Amino acid sequence: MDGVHIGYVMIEENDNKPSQRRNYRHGDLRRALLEAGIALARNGGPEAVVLREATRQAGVVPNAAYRHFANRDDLLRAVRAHALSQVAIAMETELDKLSPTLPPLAYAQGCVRAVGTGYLHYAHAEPGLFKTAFFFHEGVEADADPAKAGNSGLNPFQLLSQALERLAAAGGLPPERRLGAEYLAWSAVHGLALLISEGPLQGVPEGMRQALGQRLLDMVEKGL
Amino acid sequence: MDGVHIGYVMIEENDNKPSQRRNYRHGDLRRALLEAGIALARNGGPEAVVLREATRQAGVVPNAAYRHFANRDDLLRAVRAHALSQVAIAMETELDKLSPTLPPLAYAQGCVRAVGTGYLHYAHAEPGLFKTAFFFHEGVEADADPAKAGNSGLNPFQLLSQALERLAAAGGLPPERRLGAEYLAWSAVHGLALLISEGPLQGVPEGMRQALGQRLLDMVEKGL
DNA sequence: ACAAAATGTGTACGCCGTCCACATACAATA
DNA sequence: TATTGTATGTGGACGGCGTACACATTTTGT
Repeated sequence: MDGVHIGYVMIEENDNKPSQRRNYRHGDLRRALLEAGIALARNGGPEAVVLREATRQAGVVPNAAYRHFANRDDLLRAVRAHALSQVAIAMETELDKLSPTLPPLAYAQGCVRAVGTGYLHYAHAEPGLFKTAFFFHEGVEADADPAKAGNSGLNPFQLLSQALERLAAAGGLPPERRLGAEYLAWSAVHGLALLISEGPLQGVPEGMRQALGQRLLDMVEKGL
Repeated sequence: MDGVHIGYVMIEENDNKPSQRRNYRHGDLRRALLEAGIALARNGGPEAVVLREATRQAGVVPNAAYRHFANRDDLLRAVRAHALSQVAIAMETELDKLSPTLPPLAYAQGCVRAVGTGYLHYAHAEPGLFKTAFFFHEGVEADADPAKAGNSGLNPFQLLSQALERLAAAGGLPPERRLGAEYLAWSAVHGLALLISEGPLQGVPEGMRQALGQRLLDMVEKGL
């Protein structure tokens, strides 16, 4: 029953995602292409997401992609949105570990650290997607697109903003230093994330990596 | 006398770099290709340095490049080396502004700031080359290649190390925090450099950019 | 003067993104 | 239910890229 030759699109088994299809219509090509793109980005980073390969994995002719994405860049942006949302989720995972019974200042500081830790963790766990997420550094600040957000509905930048807001409210960040604090914190964490995910700190052992991350967050906390 | 048609390589004027040549042999192709590559990287970043375009600018057939560079990547690495050396020079320029009559601790702190300032300045002034310089984050730490160094013979990472060493010697950095300090400082400054050169801080006005840079360096100084 | 080594040329291959015309399936309507 | 329009996939083609192989030309070392 599998591998039957029907019409001129032969290959088949189940008409869904895994391998092939029997119909002229794919049924869920956009999703299939996106997932292929994500897989490509996952191991190989943004430059590895190549349109033709995605269509190959979806079992479809190259041009079919243009019914769902304007061009390669459009596909890449969709992959990026997914990666951003994953970063947000990684942050939220760390945030959820915090005990809400902490005193406000400690809690707020914990939030900032959690955001940073999630970021660093994701960069290490998924370097390809991480790189894709921040390939275009294109305004995520005021972007309400839920495709780029985590479960809270906030994207990574917004989660950082929220944490800093809380910190300011708890008195952990003097008002005159509140403006632009996002960019200082982001700079520091992003820089280390790059060194870890694609830089000279790639092979570094777990313990050392954690320690560096915490020292960096200390620095941010102290110096923000 | 110019534009003469000689043999089968017609175009001519002066047989040197600017435009074309009359000889079968180019004479200085490697340099010409490298300079073309640098120009391409300058406006367009690493992905803009395309082998065929470089050969076009050098007035030579594509394959000629392979007599001087193993492949496109090899050319890109040469461009990167040049960019790194420019970064080092930008740092040295800032270092030279320091008055050596300062007390040791202030001088050492000034050195660290100068290194960071030079880095940030270059990232803003030459975003394409800056991006190329750190496209491969590939061990520059123990690289004695003079092509990647500035006038002092030290590359950017080594200049940072030197500054931190001085800071530690002057008592501005406790010994237990000396190890890995390079990566913390580098992270912070590199992150901001990215946001400025290709990120959401691109269009930001001069004053704001300077201020952010100094605040970031404050943070590093305080929190290292 | 001549052979060997260095350097540039010509031609070709496979891969990529993308355009255009055409085929097929599905859905709304008559 | 038959028809027609629209969404979606196919086929073929183009130009650009990196690069391999064989060949031509110049320079250099004997």
